[in-house]
Amino acid sequence: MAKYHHGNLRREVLNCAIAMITEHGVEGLSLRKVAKELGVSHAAPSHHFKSKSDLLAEIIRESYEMLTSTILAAIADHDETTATQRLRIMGSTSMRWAVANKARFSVMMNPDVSRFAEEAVHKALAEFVGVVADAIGEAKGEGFYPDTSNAILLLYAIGAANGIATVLTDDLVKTAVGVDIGENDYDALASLIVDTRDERPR
Amino acid sequence: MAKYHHGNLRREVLNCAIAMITEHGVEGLSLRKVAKELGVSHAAPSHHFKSKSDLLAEIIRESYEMLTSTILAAIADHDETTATQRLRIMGSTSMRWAVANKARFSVMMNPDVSRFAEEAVHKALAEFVGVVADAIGEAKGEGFYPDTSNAILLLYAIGAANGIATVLTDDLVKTAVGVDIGENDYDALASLIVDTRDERPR
DNA sequence: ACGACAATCTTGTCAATGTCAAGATGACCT
DNA sequence: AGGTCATCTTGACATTGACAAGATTGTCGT
Repeated sequence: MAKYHHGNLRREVLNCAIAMITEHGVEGLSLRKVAKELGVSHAAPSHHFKSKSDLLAEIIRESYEMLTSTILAAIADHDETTATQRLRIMGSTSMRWAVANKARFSVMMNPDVSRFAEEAVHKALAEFVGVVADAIGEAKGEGFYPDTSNAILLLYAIGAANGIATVLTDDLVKTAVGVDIGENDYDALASLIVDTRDERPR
Repeated sequence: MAKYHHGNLRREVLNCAIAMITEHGVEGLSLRKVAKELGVSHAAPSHHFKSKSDLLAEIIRESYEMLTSTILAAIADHDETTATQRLRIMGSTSMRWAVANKARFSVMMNPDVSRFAEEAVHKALAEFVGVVADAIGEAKGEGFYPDTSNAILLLYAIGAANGIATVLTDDLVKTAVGVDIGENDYDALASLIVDTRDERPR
């Protein structure tokens, strides 16, 4: 009595895969187990994602879209800020998002997946990078690190925020560093990243 | 005519695995292919590493040792520096090392591997973290970010350096950010991380 | 209403892989 | 010489991703 035409198998595969990654990591993701979990045949997912890499790439694409809209929404909630303050909000929001979406973030940070990324992923990622780059450009006009090129600042900002989030989402490193984060600490960390002389009076 | 008693199969497995990861990523690592490459039977590596995770964990352990001794050596070469300057050197050296050892670094940053890490890995990692923590403690005495706890600073410093290195070693993100790094830029990036008011006169 | 068509799902199959068990081989020591 | 142990081989098994071919269902034109 196999149930044909599941309805929205594609979405359920994505959700189930993320749940499985949350519990067992990317390595623990098995398309066949996903299919079993959803009560479909082992080959059903392959009609929505042409390969495992393809499924993971879609998770990445979707996640970058989520992240981008999340930081944009956060900025919209604080409309009175300067560009430098917007950068800070973007940083803290990104880190919070990563911790709240460990599975998605771990896939995004997995170089093995990006290796097979396709056009759609590049586009979503470029959009995210673009938003940060714009904020840096505006902050530059406010005297933000005037001696450093925008390209280096972009690398620094994205790298630092992602790296801190990585430490917070990697149990091994997190335990070694031995820090437990409270809600306020995200803002403190973001401040450390975008720290400039003008805004940290001795 | 199979050649028994290979001699130093353990080390050759490690080297071959790293070479394979360099070319095809962690996902592209196959114990059987390593064995074939080395001209031994498919089960030979299992007598030196009880599982694939075990092999990867050993690569991580070894790599943290390499990284720790590399930054200690770099500091020893600049004996005239202050603690804050030592932090800067540690940061730029770490990032350079990561770029020069992409395969090892990608394994270290892979959460799926750390999930199964054992005591020896924890120890090597703790040693690395300890070196950074010590430097931060000393810098603190020089007025380094006096308003921020050592724990947060440690998280920030390690996270930022690792994150920037991650961007530089991930082709997808690196391309999206669109930056090409020169030798001097590592120092500039390290300066951005340990940037304090006192050392960046307007 | 009806039949083609496309989308979706199933069943069957294959090669690759990690892991384990049992036996073979060779170095070293006494 | 003989035994002992680490090392390696052979053989086997379950899991997995991927593919091919067929079955089922919804849709759309007529």
